[in-house]
Amino acid sequence: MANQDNFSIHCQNCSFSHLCLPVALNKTEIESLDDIIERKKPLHKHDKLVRPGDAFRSLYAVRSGSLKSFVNNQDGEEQIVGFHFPGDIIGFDALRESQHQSFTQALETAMVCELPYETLDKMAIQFHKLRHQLMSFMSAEIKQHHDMMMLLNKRTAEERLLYFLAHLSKRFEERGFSHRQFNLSMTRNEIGNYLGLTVETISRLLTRFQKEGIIEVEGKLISIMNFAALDNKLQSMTISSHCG
Amino acid sequence: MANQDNFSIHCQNCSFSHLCLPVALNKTEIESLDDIIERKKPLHKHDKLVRPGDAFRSLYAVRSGSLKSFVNNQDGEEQIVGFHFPGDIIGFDALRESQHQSFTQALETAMVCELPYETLDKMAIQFHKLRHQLMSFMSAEIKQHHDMMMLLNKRTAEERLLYFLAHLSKRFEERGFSHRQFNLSMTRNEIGNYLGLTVETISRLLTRFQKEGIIEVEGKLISIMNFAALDNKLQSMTISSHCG
DNA sequence: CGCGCCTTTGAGAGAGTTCAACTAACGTGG
DNA sequence: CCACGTTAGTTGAACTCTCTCAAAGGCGCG
Repeated sequence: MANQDNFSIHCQNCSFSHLCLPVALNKTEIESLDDIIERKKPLHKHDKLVRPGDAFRSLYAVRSGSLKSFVNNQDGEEQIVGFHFPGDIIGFDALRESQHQSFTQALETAMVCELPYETLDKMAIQFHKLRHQLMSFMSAEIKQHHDMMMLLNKRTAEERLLYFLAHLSKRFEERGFSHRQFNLSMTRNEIGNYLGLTVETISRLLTRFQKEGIIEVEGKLISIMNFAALDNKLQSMTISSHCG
Repeated sequence: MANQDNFSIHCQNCSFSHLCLPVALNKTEIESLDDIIERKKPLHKHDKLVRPGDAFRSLYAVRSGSLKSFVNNQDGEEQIVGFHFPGDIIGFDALRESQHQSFTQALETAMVCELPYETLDKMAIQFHKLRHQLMSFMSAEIKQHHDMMMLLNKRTAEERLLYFLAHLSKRFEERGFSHRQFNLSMTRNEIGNYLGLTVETISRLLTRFQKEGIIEVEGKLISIMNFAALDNKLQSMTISSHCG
């Protein structure tokens, strides 16, 4: 084994490989990929993985837990640009300038796999599926942002939050977790920041959705009680929610 | 010459190659790239280049004129996700599903260079700089969308429009056009759609900026009269505007 | 067990939308 | 080349969704 076997973790036995770079790779290819990956120590809540200006050397795949990425303006005002869950790849915005462009910070204890980019790029020359997989991830991120523009420009606070919950539910399901009940690893404030709303609005809406019987809220725990009602309220949107 | 020499156009003599794929390629590489490019007939105003669902076979580089890309929801409501000018590459959102995901439509008479993706991908194996350039374009688009989220979530109507004008000005300058005076190829309605505002707001703001002496407006023609005032009003944003 | 920080709820304010009416520019066919 | 219909742009007035400000409660963590 090329690596130090921290935590005895490998792509071959990772339960999220179906969402991650290994998708569509054959056994040999996955082994080669696995060989170049460096497993990092766990990140604790609030630990930063990357900061703007950091030299870009690696992409990161989320192994467990969750993280947020955000950018800052001069005033230090924060804008969250994405939440990351297992199988997601972090760092594509850094390629152009070979410098990371945003902060990425753990929302809870999290583990990531480091993918040294130079090696990955060399391997992508040989393994066509890996190359296409990398492009595919970036493409999905671009498409996701198009949906986001529709959401932020055209949808009400209610629709934004319902979409957010539905999207989370879908992502949990893809990862083998319950889509009916899940814990929010982000605060109400972070949800609002991401959706262009205030904490107060998020709080009020969650209360309202509960009164309407769509969800149940117990602090961070969300249970979706009425998928039909949720889908119904979202029907006119048709924003796909298939990617990271 | 591999192609039909429509309009006798080649990367070697294209005045936007410094912004386009050829950046950083050497003479031989540019010639190879040029060989695979198919020049298309000019698009006329309102002609569509691609539609959602179209099979993805090629990326397109803007050669002249300008275009908009937009997505639709079920109700047919339109959300513009980007404006394209010479040197820009169109179609990265299509890679993941091998289908185009958005409409791209000419805002005025425009010409594009078609880049057959399969061939481009093969060439990218050999020419590392070309591969990196492709990744770099996608990375820039992702970063651009992060800035957009900050703009849409945190900034007032005034700041959004000023940013839009400053960004346009910068893009024209990069392309060798005047950054002081330019024609808007998009309508007020399209600007508003892109920025999450209504036509009326755009119109009122342009009038106000003119009264304040920042710009002069004559229909589609915008002249920036006071860059200092413009920059001053944008100072707290620090949203980079360096990409397509 | 005490101090953050997170969350909830209420009341008031405001930025931008909506609705409406009018004008200007465009292009098409008679 | 003009009449006409259509699309684009401007301006005003009223409205509303969400924000801001304020205060209190609760959960979690050291």
